[in-house]
Amino acid sequence: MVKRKKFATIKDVADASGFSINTVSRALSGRGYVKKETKEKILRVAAELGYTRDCTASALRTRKTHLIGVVVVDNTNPFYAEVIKGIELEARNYGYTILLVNTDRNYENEEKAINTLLQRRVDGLIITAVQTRIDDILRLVHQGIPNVVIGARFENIPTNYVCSDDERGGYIAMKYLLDTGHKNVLFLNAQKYKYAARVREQGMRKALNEYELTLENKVEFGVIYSNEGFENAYETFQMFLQKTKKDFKYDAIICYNDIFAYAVIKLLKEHGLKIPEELSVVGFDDISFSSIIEPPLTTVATDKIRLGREAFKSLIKNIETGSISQIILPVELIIRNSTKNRSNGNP
Amino acid sequence: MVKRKKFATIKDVADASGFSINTVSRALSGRGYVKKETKEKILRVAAELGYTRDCTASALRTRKTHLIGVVVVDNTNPFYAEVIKGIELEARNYGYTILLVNTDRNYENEEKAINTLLQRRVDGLIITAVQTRIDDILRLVHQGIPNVVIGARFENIPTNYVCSDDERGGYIAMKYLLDTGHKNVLFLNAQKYKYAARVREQGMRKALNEYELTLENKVEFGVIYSNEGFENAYETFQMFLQKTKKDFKYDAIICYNDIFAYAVIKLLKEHGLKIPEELSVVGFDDISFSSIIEPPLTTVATDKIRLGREAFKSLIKNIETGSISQIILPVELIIRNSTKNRSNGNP
DNA sequence: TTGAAAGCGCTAACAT
DNA sequence: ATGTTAGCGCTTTCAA
Repeated sequence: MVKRKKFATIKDVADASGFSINTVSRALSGRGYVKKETKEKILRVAAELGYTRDCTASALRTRKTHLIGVVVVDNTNPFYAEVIKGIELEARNYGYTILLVNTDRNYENEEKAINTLLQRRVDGLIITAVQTRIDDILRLVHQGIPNVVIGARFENIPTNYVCSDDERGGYIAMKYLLDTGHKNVLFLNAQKYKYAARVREQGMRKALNEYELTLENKVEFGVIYSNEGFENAYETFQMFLQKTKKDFKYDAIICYNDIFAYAVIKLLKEHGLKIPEELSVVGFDDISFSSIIEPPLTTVATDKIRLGREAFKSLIKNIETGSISQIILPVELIIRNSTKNRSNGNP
Repeated sequence: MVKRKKFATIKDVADASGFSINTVSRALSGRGYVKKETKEKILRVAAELGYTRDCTASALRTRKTHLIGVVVVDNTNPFYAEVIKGIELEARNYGYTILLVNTDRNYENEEKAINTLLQRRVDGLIITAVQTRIDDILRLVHQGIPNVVIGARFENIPTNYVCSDDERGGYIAMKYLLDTGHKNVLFLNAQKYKYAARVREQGMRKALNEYELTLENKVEFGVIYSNEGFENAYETFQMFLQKTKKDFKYDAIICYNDIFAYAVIKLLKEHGLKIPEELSVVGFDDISFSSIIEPPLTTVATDKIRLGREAFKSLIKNIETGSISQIILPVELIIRNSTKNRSNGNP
């Protein structure tokens, strides 16, 4: 086995170049005055020795690690994967590196994750919270540790968040279904402790209210709640189908996210129901598979990469200036083939 | 804005508890002798002060960061996402945290990533290499820096790797198609600089050779090469279809991975070709969407989470004992509905 | 069982 | 323009 060589230090560079440790430090970091030739020589010697600065040492001294913690429910979920990508991309631009920890949708893991990241003295944290409890995040805010929450809003707390305009998302999804003549809409929602779950439903009800005010038309709206993940959604919807059986009357199903929609589509196919002929399906998020699934999914899209980038920029701003930013990104309805117009002639 | 409080140090705990810095250190780290009551008191005081150990400081002293660098082509790719998950899971078990960097399939980025991670003094690196060049990895090996490569083998170099049994993967995919009566097989491969691309093709040729030795049956085998990603595969295959047009005679297409297979399926559908009635499609990897796509995809599966876990364990072993491990994980053919038996009566 | 002191590699304040 | 020195928070001899 090749023995791991010790890294050269600035002291080694100092000795080899004949300058003092301090001069070397200034030459390498670019801070402070160094004569041009001196700097050149030092850089040359450093390169010869294969010098690589030791971040652990400078972090100790400067109290800045240029590390940020990213706490995520599950990096495998395409939504979070893209968010992570956005964060990582922007972080790299700014000379930061990300520490990634999964919580597997478990609040205790989230707490532990935050603690280890704090021990590692990350300069800040970006968190997609489990949301069953939020004490850990409140603690961060309380302690003045820079952090940004993605995908949830805490209205009364002065903290950074970045999320999509979920209310509008719910609104435009429902409005579209109403405009295209749907009369019985089911919302397969996530559990209500999730911010987005509550707010998307609100948006849908808002669209319903407006609609029913305008026309004298009756529209049925049902909501059921499922835990996250394909399997859970599949099971929940399956049980719902079994229970309602012949009473099942919906002509449209909105799903909390695209994964839920895939589960719904799969089940509807298994029951021989044709999409969109008999039933429309709408998702949320527009993850990449939604355009290639059968049928291509109509869905409320957000720019997930941007969500990540904005989160990082918001964090950096908070770290550097202490300012708080609360960002809501726009959503957009992508109409594909899982929905169809059922209005008979009317616009 | 809440001002960020300075973290309490062991010195603070020492002052507050009346013991020396050293005793506190031993009490908190659990190394060395401390009287039971002393320890209890110290732990209590530490808790009161909200003490959290500073990893940057202990890393500097002990030369161990308990950080490992994970360099990945694209964390958004479902295959790598699962691998990352496996790494992170195992790392967390062992008290390590992962630094994640994407290379976006760019060798220069890979080099940069490795450099920043070395500056951060990670204890080791896990790399899914771009593979257009491998100088950076050779350098790591040369310098004796613990590292594990995922998904590629360097036969002549004493270094750790973990990969799937790609040759066997190619072999069983092809064998299955031959056994089920396919006579014209096309392999939509990735570029040949990729280890898996070369070896999977080898496995297929091996199956072909065996087959043609046994029976006197002629089988056509064509290979085309595409860059990675859905769009690239789509384009490559589209151009191939245009070029061959009416000469297109294949009754089976094996794809380098499931993403390629999705592109192929999409195109075949657009051309009105029925899968599996007219044409079988086989993928590689078995990413999670492959079971819910239409038709559900026959594919060569590996345990991606395990790939990640093994990679981490291999790394840790290398860090702790210096031993080299080269691991090849088994593959398995998952038969779904994108393929069908075309043999007329024969077994 | 506990404490004193040195030092990991770097930066920053001050001196020259 | 360069050097001296102290110290970030921790661990690790070594001594008491």
